[in-house]
Amino acid sequence: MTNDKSVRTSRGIERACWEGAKLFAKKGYRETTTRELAAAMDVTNGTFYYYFPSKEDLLRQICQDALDEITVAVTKAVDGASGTDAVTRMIHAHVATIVGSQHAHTTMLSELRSLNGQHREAIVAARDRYEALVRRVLASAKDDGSLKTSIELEPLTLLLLNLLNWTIFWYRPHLAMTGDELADRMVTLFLHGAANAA
Amino acid sequence: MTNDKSVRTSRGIERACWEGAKLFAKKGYRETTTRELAAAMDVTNGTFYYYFPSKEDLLRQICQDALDEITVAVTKAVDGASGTDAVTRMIHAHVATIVGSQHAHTTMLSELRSLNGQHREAIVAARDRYEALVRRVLASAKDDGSLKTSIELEPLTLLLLNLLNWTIFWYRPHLAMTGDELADRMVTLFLHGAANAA
DNA sequence: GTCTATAGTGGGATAGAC
DNA sequence: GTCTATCCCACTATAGAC
Repeated sequence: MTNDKSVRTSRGIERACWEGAKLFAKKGYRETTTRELAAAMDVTNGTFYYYFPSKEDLLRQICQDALDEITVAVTKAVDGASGTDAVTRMIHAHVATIVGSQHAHTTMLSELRSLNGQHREAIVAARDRYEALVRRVLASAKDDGSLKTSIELEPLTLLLLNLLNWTIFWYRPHLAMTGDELADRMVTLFLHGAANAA
Repeated sequence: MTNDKSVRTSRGIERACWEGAKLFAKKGYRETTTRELAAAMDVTNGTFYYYFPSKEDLLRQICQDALDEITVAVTKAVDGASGTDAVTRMIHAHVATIVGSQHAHTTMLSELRSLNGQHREAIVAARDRYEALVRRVLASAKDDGSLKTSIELEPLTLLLLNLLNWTIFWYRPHLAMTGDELADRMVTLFLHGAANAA
């Protein structure tokens, strides 16, 4: 099973997605040529089209994989937890995922607009489903009195996503702060704020 | 003075920057053609090059104007204030600026990578100076005991910028939340957190 | 200062050999 | 399954008339 055609093909596509995400995250979708994508896979331009019907299809696949990954990770992390514990686990899982597959998540979050038509609608729908999951965790924590009521659910959800997502633009693994250490700071800030209790 | 050449030219350039930012923010720099830029100014392609040496130069100017604007606004807002009061004023001024000139700030924050060489270095340096201003305000508030010490200055600065900047990707004026109302929620969250004091 | 026309180039996608 | 060669279009930028 490990060396039949489908497995080799699947590995080739995985590699293409990884290298493609790296290039798209660094230079942008539109600035990356199919010749560069092919070179990153050690093949030539023409061969790229043996694996993908179009450049846009590679982008679609990267976005889809990234959303599947974070949805699974966060769903698993909050399973069985509630209140601020669930929020804490969600933040850690979200950060671990986006810094662990940073290129793919950067691509998904910032190159999505280069998708057209059905491709775009499908990815936007998947992203909306993920955000609905985040909202449900926060709603549940508000309902059981863990979170204050003075910030409404909708802006609270958006502000948490602000706090989490902009990270992709500056986080670098060599920053001497691990994803977990960063997530700890986010949890402190999101739950308790930065002001000294006075 | 109101109808000599330089003033008319300057107005033309201002309009070009505004329309260009709108298009760049919506579709991306690379996806926007000089014909579209020209059409938005009600001229044809060739005329665009009477006003700008290149498409990239328009992008440079938009980014520069956006950074100048927010630097001036925040500097003015925090003048004479200190502690959490300065932080509060800074958040309000930053949000008011990015939602007030949203297209330009979206362009500056997300299309900067399309600039090359010197252009890019100059904008990155200006952005770094702005972030240093944010950092100084937070450092000062930490020094006088207004902010807790358990989140170090550097991650605290980055997390505040996360909270502020991702807003450009979802804020729309018709959301029935003004920039000021949004900034109020950010101040509450940043200073006191979302957890119920228990 | 604005136009039309076009030069020049880069890059997505395909054809067909091997 | 990978290559080379190339088609073809879109787009930046320029030339030159008005």
